[in-house]
Amino acid sequence: MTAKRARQPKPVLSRSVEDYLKAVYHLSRHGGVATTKDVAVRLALAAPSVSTMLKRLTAMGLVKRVPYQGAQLTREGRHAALKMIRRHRILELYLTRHLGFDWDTVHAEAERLEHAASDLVIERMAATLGNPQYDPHGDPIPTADGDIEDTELVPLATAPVGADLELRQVDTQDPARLRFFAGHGLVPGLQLTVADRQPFGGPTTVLLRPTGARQVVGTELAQVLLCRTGTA
Amino acid sequence: MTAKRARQPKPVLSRSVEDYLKAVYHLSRHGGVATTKDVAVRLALAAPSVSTMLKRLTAMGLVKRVPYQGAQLTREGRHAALKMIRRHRILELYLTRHLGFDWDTVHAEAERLEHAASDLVIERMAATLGNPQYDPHGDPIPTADGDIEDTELVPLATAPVGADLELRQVDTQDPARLRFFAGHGLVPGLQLTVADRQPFGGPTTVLLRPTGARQVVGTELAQVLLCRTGTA
DNA sequence: CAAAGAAATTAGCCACAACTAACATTACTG
DNA sequence: CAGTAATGTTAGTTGTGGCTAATTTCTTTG
Repeated sequence: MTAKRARQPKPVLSRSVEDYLKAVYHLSRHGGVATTKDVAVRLALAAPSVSTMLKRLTAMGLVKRVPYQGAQLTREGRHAALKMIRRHRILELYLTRHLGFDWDTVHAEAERLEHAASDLVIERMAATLGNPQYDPHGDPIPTADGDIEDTELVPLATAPVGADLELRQVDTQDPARLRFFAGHGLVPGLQLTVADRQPFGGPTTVLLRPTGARQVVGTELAQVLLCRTGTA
Repeated sequence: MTAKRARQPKPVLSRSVEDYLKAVYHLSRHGGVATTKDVAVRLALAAPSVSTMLKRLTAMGLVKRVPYQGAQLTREGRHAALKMIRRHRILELYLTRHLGFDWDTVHAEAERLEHAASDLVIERMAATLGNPQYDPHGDPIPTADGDIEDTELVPLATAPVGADLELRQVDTQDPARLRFFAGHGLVPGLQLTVADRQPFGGPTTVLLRPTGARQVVGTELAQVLLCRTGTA
């Protein structure tokens, strides 16, 4: 009776549970906890539904929760969440590369497919794509065993004037905003220099490095353009 | 108030409903009706579940039903069923052609994806495949507006000795049988001649036309090999 | 053609996952 | 620091879609 070795009967998580785990992951990613309210807003559900489900997830060992405070993922929960995020991002990239979708429409498609595609389909897609590291928005794709790159990125909105940056990640799923970015060449990989910023929450002006083109970006948008520093 | 024109609010069918419609379609395809029992067996459900659901589908106008007798699809129901079958078969073909799946494993994959993929994804796949007419098993793919080819095919098991045939369709989803067929070159498109048949339900011997290779096929298997006649 | 057997249905139950209404707790503010 | 606003939880309901057990209807056959 030495090693029953946690045989994880793999109860298979429901689509709902998968969505909750992803939401908690995203909301608590930067150290904090995910509150009931935030999860409810993110999933477009009523607060009591979330409260109940978080209790269930806690009982399942996927979430650690302090009542009235918030929730965080357990190791097991994070693993499941990262698996879903891997699926999502591989699907997004596959849909753009192989089925002609634009980066502003793939999110919704992937959101449904991620629950239905088998591991095998996902890994075949990943292989076809050459085991990519980033999705179309620059978000890092977790590995199959649940590791994810965690680079320090700075929002364009707070980068100092004069800084040379590489746009790494476009942190929105709103199709209108994504179309705007794509239309102005603001996609991951772009090299740019911060030329100016108006005070009092004013817009940031950047120089697109290859062409030298000038581009003014309002604060709200500059907030979701995440950049890597030191790329002179 | 002349034309409200049947505004079909498209209530979106649930995954379960979609599965039931497909089952009823397949079971009543050749003129008959789908019985509760048959649907239950096909979907691996208990009979009462099916009975209840068929009543609901009838109320939704998707199914015509005579209690204690059986069910058939309405026009609307058949349209929905054919749409699912189109999705299924396009997915099967896409998975084999572009993601390296074998014809014996695609069925299960497609079974889950068909409920999650959007129309757009399906049509993009269809376009990528060159708007194909047949899936990997030779089953005809319905068009986007719900037409399906209805060729008269004869099971190899009942084709007369001496007949020249084209194998058009392999009517099983069992992976073991499919692997056997593929291993012996028995795939759609194959030209063959019926060389011999043993009496009393005995096996059929065929000559594979291009090579002249001899192949003995037991009755059970010969039953699911559907052929077109007159291909000398 | 009556009785046994097979199939279908009804009745009643459960799990999941949503909801609203009511109550509890925490946080903010005068 | 009391009181209100915001947030969280509990209680109770709903709809979907399964299930088993009991009953009804149809079919088959001695």
